[in-house]
Order: sequence, then C-alpha cells, then structure tokens
Amino acid sequence: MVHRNIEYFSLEQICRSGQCFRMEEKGEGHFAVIAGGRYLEAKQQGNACTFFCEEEEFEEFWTEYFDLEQDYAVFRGQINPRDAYLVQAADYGWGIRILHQDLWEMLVSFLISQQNHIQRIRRCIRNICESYGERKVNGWGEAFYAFPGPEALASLEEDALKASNLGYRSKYVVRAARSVVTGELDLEAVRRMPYRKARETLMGLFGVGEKVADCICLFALHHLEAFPVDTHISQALASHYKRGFPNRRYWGVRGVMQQYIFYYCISLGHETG
DNA sequence: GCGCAGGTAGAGT
DNA sequence: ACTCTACCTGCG
Repeated sequence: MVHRNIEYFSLEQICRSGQCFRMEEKGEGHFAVIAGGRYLEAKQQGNACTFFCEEEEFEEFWTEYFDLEQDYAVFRGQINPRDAYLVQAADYGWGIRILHQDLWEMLVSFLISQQNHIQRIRRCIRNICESYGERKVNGWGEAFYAFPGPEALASLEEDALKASNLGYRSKYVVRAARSVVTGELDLEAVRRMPYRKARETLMGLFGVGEKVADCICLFALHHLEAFPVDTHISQALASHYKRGFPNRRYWGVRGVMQQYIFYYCISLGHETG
C-alpha cells in the first residue's frame, strides 16, 4: 500500500471527466483503474489517498500515469480572475488531472467516442477488452482484461466489432489496427512528434478528425496545447466566449482549461436545473 | 417517434 | 472553403 497526500487531485473527478474509460467507482471514494496491463485500486478521503500496490510500481508507473509530478496550482494560477466562467469551472473541477494514457488505447477509445454517449463508450471498450484483450488476474484473484493490441484487431473483418456494439465505428478501429500492424502508422514516431505534426499524422487515419486527434494528443501524448472542441465545448464557447477562447493567453495549457470546462458542462447536464 | 450523444467522410454547391 | 447528410445504437 502506498499513502500520499496530494493537492488538486480527485479520483472521482478524474473518473467522471471522461478522459479515461477504464476507471470505475467501486464505492464511495473507492476506485479501480486498468492501464498498461495493470490493475489498481485506490481510495481517497480529502487529500489523503491510498493506492493498493507496491511502492515500486507506484513510483515506476502510477506517478506518471496520474501526472502527480505536475503542480496544478501553476496551471490554475494562470486563469484570468476576471473570467468568471473559467474560474467557476476550474473551481468545480479542482481535482482534474490530465492523465498519461497509452497512445494506441486512446486512438481506439476516441474513435469509438464519436457521436456516442460516455456510458456506451465504456461498454464498447469493455466489450472489446473482454473479447480480444489478455485475461489477467488482480491481487484479489479477480479477472480483468488488458486492452487488446493492434495485432489482436488487425485481422478482423471491418464489421466484426459491431458485435462489440461499436456500430459504424467498427471499420475505423479495424483499419487503424491494420495501419499500425503494416507499419503505415508508426506509433513510436507519433510519440516523438510535436503537437501539430502528431495531430496532422493522426488525422490521416480513417475516422480521425480534428476533435478525435486533439483528444489523442491531449490524453496520450500530453500535448497540453491540444484543445478538443466537441459539442459541449462548442456550446460553451458560443455562450461564454463570443470573441473566441483566449488561445494566446492559455496556449500551452489550453487542454487543461478544456477539461475544466468540459467537466463543468457534463456535470451540470446531469443536474436537474 | 424524434433528436441527440465527447464527429467524420464524402458529396454537392 | 463551406454546407449537408448518412452513419450504429440507445436513451430521454
């Protein structure tokens, strides 16, 4: 077990923010995450966090995964105090962090995300993991499934993933898998690219447009200047930033601000008012 | 039943 | 360059 007091960190908010589809709430302040072929449970009360893994695994993997070396007070300090909307959104999502997730997994996840509900995205991803991912056992003897690699999906028929409930997105995922396996898409090369180049390269894939490419850049490549514009952000911009989002001011941290706004939007949507 | 959900490709102006 | 539409599926 690993104990840490962490500022500006909320497992609940990260789970609900919709950047990670393989994190689930097991109970009040109790979460499970699957990433990098690993399974982790964690509990949180206020700033006090308990991670159920060895110190070594925590230092080697989860510290970077949760972006714990980054001081989010620095990002938050850049917010214009006169921007009441952003101040309110950032206050609401005080514990959000931009995770460091796997590139292939984010590519597939956000191909699936388009024109889809978060709840169904989770189900789709669970389906393909259970059908094509490696079965493993966690520390409590329970089974969990790793995310399937490109090889596991490349040989499928283009419509095969409709059985996993992907709908018309099935061919996007299968074709992406083939691109990786044939070497047409070099994931290692994409990892080394700067934001614009990575975005452009990803958009060359069938089914990857600006929004999906930006999500991949932000959540896998940690390019914090990526600013995915989806329907929620688009509406927020229309009502609160009629002269456009202040990109110049926030360039380099736009992605963090996007997450505050996005989380604020989807959370308010669930409330009655 | 109809519109929308973390959009995008392709066709038509 | 810009607008329009089809696309799987499910939920309000």
